[in-house]
Amino acid sequence: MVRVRMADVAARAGVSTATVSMVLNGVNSTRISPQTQQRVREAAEAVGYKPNSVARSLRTQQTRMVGLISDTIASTPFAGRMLAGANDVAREQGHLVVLVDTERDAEAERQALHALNGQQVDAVIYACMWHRVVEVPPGLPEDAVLLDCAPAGGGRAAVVPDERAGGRVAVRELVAAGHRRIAFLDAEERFELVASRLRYEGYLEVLAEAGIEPDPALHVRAEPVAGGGRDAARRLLDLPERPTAMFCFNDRMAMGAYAAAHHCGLSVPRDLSIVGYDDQQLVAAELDPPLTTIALPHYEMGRWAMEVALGLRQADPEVPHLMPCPLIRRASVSPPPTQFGD
Amino acid sequence: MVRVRMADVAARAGVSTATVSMVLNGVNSTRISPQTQQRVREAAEAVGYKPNSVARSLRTQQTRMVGLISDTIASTPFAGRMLAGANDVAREQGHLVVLVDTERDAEAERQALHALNGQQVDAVIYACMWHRVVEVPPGLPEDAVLLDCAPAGGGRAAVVPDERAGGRVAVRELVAAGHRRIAFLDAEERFELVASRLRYEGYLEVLAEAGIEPDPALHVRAEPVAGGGRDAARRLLDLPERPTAMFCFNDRMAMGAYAAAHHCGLSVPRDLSIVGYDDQQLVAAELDPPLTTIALPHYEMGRWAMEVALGLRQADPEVPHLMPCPLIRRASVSPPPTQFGD
DNA sequence: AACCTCAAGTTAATCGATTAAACAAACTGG
DNA sequence: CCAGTTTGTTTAATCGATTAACTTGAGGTT
Repeated sequence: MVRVRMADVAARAGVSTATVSMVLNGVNSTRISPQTQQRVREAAEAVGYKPNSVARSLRTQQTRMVGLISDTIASTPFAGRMLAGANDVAREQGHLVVLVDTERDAEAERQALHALNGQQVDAVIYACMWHRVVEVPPGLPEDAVLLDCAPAGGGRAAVVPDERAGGRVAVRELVAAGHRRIAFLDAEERFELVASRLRYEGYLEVLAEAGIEPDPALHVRAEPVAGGGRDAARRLLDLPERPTAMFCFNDRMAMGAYAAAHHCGLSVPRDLSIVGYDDQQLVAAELDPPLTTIALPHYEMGRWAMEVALGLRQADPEVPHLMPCPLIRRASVSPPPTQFGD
Repeated sequence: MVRVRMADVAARAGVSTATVSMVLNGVNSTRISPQTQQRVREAAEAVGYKPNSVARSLRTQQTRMVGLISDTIASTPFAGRMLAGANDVAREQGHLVVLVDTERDAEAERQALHALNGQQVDAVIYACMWHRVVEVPPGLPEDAVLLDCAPAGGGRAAVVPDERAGGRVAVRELVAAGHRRIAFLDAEERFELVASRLRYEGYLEVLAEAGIEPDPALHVRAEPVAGGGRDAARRLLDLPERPTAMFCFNDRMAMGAYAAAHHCGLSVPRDLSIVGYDDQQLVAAELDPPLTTIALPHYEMGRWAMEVALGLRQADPEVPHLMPCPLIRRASVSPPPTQFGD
């Protein structure tokens, strides 16, 4: 199948390629008579002309491609939502996404940047799959947009989830249900999760605004997986004055908390209310009862980043844009059990 | 930052661009004197020359880009592994992946094909996120590779998981542990899952080879999610002569089976052995006890597809390549409880 | 008649490489 | 000493578009 070129269209319509180009791109269209325009369009249709973007790109210095460098597309189910958001905006704008997965390898990053630079992509997005503070790799274009990470030195457009607000929303949901002894099942510090500190801050803020004295015994840490959540929750439930609600760092820990509650013969949410974080479909929605949780706005962040990258939206390079994390209300929160003496 | 062109290197080295091109590409290198080669390389280094792939592509008719059309990158955690596999091979070969997500929309598919064709990608991969039989979209290049789907009419290179063998491996694991009453918790037919029939066939094959008469009462269907698995498992456990083992269509159903077992006061695997399918990290590894399951070879299929796309490997266009599904042995299988009369 | 304006195109340069063909200088062999 | 080969490099065409600058002829003005 031999490709048809603009010259073929021109020949068939009996005009020059310049005319074809103008007509097909709608440039200077007042200067071309309607009849000729018609003729050109028919010819293009007839020969099945498809413009060659490579040639166009060489001339216009625009490729309509955006490079998306990510550290790991593989190991998290979140990746997809971010890609989907970015991808949707790109498509709406007639752009294509070139994806490179570097697996956090500096050398791979350098190569990727090279390749993307060589391909003359119009913009670059640098995405992390966990909310992190990153050392911006050398060679990353000035106007690159950071997605789900903040630049260590500042000075770049970036978007991250508003974890602190998310923490507040989660704990407010529990306070509003009447809880006063609310535990926070946190991730261990060694994981260096930015989200951990921020969600904890949100937790403290709401306790303060509700006039609840934070009890240090209710802030426990564990590995942020189901097993860790189970152990941490068990410790909490062994407390003399045990919590009536738990805010968990993530849904997997919440899953563990469910198991611990079962083990202690407690029912969720009647005896224990639980709120998670992340809204992982496979966990949150499938638990019994379905888990009330805070969603990470991956799709929206992906959109935002692409919109900034394509110049559809302005960004303040000094401070990362905070994307709200919505509460997903399901069935794991209810008022605390009534006790004598209350 | 103004781009340096080959002409700049040529000027600095005091040679023509032809020489620079030959040296830098190692073409005809015997014909260029070592001194000149050295000079050119130094000049390129000094001015920080980076080749412009767009210009090169225009000339060579090769873009070193591969288009990857997928129906949904968003809604499944598997997507990432497939992309990662494809991406790794692409990188090893110095190629870039252009990703387009069409969300199964025919119009979007048409557009994507247009765009990729316009960008002159060297190859195209058409990926599904569930094992499916697909109607190949019109305009898909003859030599496109299908990933995790088989073409309705045949005649295309394709790779899919070997579900039947996977089913066999799963059930053999149970037979080997000594089970004879083995249930299959299947997905309902309305979901039209290719995998459903194939895994069932594998199940039947192993029963036959073990001389076990299949009991229709042990083949139950439900929605392939945790809730469906729970209900189906409960029905099975209410049977007068209940199964000692369950092979579940997927890990989510297995998760429900765990819940049902708990509910009936049975312990996994002491009273009931369970094998899942999919090896979804968030489910299988985090259950208590961890779930023995069959993994889908997404990474390997991604690699395979890209290798075929880049001509590194030959494929038979008549029959899809079957990728083996490995058994992931964890802790949900043990010998059946001993019964009187055995 | 001389001059200007306008409409409707066309010509040719350009984007930044690759590569076949041409060329100049040095060398080789009879 | 001259034809022929080898060596090392350059010239120029090419890939397929875009676009500034130019052309051509018709119509209008004075």
